[in-house]
Amino acid sequence: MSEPEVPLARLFALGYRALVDGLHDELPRRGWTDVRPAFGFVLLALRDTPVLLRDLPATLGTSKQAVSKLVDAMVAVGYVERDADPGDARGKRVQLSDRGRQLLTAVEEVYADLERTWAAVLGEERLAGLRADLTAVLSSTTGGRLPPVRAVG
Amino acid sequence: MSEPEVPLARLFALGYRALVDGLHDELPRRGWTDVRPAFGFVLLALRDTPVLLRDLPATLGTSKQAVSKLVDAMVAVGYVERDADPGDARGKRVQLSDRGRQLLTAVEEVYADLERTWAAVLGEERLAGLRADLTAVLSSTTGGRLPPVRAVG
DNA sequence: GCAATTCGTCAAGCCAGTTGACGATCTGGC
DNA sequence: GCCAGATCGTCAACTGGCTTGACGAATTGC
Repeated sequence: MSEPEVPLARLFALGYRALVDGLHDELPRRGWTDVRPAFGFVLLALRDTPVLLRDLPATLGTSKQAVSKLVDAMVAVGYVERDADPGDARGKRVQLSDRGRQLLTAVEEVYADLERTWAAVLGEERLAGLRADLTAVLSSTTGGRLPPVRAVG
Repeated sequence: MSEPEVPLARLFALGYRALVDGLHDELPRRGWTDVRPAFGFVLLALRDTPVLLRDLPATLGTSKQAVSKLVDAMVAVGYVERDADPGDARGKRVQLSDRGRQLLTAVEEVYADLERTWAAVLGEERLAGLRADLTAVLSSTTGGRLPPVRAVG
């Protein structure tokens, strides 16, 4: 270690940048022109099932007001649908629209492509190890689940 | 892979968050109360030697106006000094002040502590592998040097 | 049944980035 | 030398996305 260690935080910032920039460079080429970076984590949160709006702040790690505006924006461009919470007339339920599901598919394809270029450098095995190690250390502090993301896009 | 892959981008966002939040939770406890997240990358850039202001936009990956304001803020709280570029009367040179150097030391200590908790989960060896793999893949696309960070704090 | 809490939104403010424009200085062709 | 054009840094105005504060509507618990 003759030269000073690059802080892990910087490496993560760079890795995140590389992937997110790669994604948002590619999406317009595939016809998706109204995707904001913050949409990604909402798509992910809604991936498998509708979600109550009240749960999103904790999932995303931001305020309910920020979530409200973010969901507004995604409803406006047609990626999610917001309807009534069947069990609580105060509440709202949010789910992917068909278009949102198509976008999620596109996002996952682009990420898969990008990760393939990583695999080309590292090899499948080290890439899998990278993912496993990151998952292990991140979930170790939060009882086995991945913690919420906050405000990084 | 029975459940869907967590995108690497999300893992990086989480890792970055965990480390940067850990840093900015700890710094005030050590008496550093006026440190903004964005300062970190400037400290790093000035670590070894004074730098010409004109080079910082490329290093940090933002506009010269943003750099100007950021350096303003760091000068105002006494972490860096901005004086004339000896070779060009239009230009400015930026360097760490004594206080800035002390802050950098504190930051590196805190990061070392945080990375120790990571090593406690992963072991030294896998942590070193993580760092090596990340460094390899990130510098592979930019000719062996790490690329600039952009606007992530 | 009524006080206290929760859900979502509106509104205003803030922080950090952007683009545009400008004075000051440097550079290169003549 | 000199002058047109480029470069350096800053000021200003704007933007996006977050925050906090406050509120109406609906629910919960005593």
